[in-house]
Amino acid sequence: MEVHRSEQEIIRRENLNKIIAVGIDPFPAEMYPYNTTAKEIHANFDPAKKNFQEIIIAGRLMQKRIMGKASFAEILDTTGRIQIYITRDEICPTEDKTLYNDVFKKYLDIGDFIGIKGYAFVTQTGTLSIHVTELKVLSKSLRPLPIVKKDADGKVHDAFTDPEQRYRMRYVDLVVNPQVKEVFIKRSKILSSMRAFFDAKGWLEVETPVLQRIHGGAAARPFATHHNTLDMPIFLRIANELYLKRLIVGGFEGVYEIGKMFRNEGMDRTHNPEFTSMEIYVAYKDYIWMMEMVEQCLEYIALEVNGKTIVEYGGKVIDFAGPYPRMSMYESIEKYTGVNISEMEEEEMRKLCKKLHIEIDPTMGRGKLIDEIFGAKVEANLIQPTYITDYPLEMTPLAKKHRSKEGLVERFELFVNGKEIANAYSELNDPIDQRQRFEDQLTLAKRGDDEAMVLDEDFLKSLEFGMPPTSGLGIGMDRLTMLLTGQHSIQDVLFFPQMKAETK
RNA sequence: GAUCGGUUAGCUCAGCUGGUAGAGCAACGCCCUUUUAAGGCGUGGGCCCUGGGUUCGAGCCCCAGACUGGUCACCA
Repeated sequence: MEVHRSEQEIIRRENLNKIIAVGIDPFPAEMYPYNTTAKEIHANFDPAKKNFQEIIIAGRLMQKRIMGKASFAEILDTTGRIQIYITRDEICPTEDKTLYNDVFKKYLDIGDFIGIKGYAFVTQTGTLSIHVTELKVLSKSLRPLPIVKKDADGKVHDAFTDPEQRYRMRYVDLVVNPQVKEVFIKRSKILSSMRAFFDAKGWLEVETPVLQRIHGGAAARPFATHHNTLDMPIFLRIANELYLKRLIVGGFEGVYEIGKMFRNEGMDRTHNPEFTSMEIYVAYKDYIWMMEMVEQCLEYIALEVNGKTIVEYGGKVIDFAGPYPRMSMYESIEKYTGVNISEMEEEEMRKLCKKLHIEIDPTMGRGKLIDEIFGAKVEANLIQPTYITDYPLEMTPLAKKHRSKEGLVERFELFVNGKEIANAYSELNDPIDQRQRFEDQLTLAKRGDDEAMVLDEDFLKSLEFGMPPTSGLGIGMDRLTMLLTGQHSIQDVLFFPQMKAETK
């Protein structure tokens, strides 16, 4: 197959060969013993103290400004950029000036990895720089990087902004757009601080099957695959809830899992086919206890990640400091529509939906209708973290019946910026009730509800052995990350969002 | 899934009522040499997303498709 290469790629390959021709390995195998970073030098260099006098650093060459026997350049390491100052006679102390005249000046390109030894100093114009005494080629770059530059008028050249290119070539995006790296560093911190919060409570991080015979625990279309040796259909999990509950049956006090779920559904700004969920189950607790736990946890994470509980998101200021207001689903609907639907029958509710211009179809039961009203009239108003509690029973087959309110379950969802962030129950641990709920789901499925849940016989068996009262919680980690990092697309908090194959 | 937009040089984008391509940055060459996007002069670089069609002639108009972004619908 003929490979088309651009002029710039061809030149870089020629430069590669020229480096080899002068006896330098452009891809050396041995480690490079750097002893500091650009960030450390910027933070701690003090000319009076004469520190940073024996520096070794490594990174990509990002700019070259050549002026005869002396040149300035910039290198980008894992922490940031720093200017370097190179003189010919210092890196080439003998008669042989090849390393400077040819290798540095001609054969090294933007994006190449180099290692340098030297000492820190401040130039006449006041720029902190490294005076180079030794230069080593660490790795050649064969493709041109788009180098973002800002000119004297503040005009930006070469910005690498096309979302498609950024997602498809995230490696380039990360090199060229430093703020992207910050988002992912924060994402990592969100995960680690959440783990720290749970671990401090003594709860156990566990792993449960990703490959499942029965895709239980949620209502969603799964990815289907096949196990060759077992000659058996297998699904990628859409949830791990039923497995985590089995572990509570087994006697753990608290278990949580942070992992990928897979749903074979549409993709948009807030949905990727694989996404990261956190689910936690704690024995002998209920959903009221869980609300306090979630407030503390999110406040803790916000502080760890951003140093404050306030986050600016799309011009709104959101405060994760608890406690969060609590409103029952009926109360919230009454607040935003003026109608009390708590005693309303299904038919009356259909009329209400028509009046409110909410589209419905005949397969929807009373619970689904309530959910539709809520989605259309309430959700978007819940900007600050708000708990909505006590959902209709038929929407929630895995939650315990409400202790005092007929027809409802002990469930809450946490809404932030008009979106659901967390979902929690007092878990249903009555195996007889649970079987009935699964059967009701089957009835709904026959009525045409394609989101109805699948019955898991082994899970029911585990409940029959006895599960303590338990509270469970799920959090969509990608969406939480979006909020805490100010990103508006899930693709901006995933390194490699799902993309169609390029056809070119 | 519906709808509107985008796709032209390595990157970001122009391209008029249709006359087979331009800029800035990047690259390459020369000049100058302690610069701050260093400067000056010059050069090269294009399957104009793909396939059809209309036309003497298509980057531009028409049809079909691909990828992609926004909005709406559904879901976490």
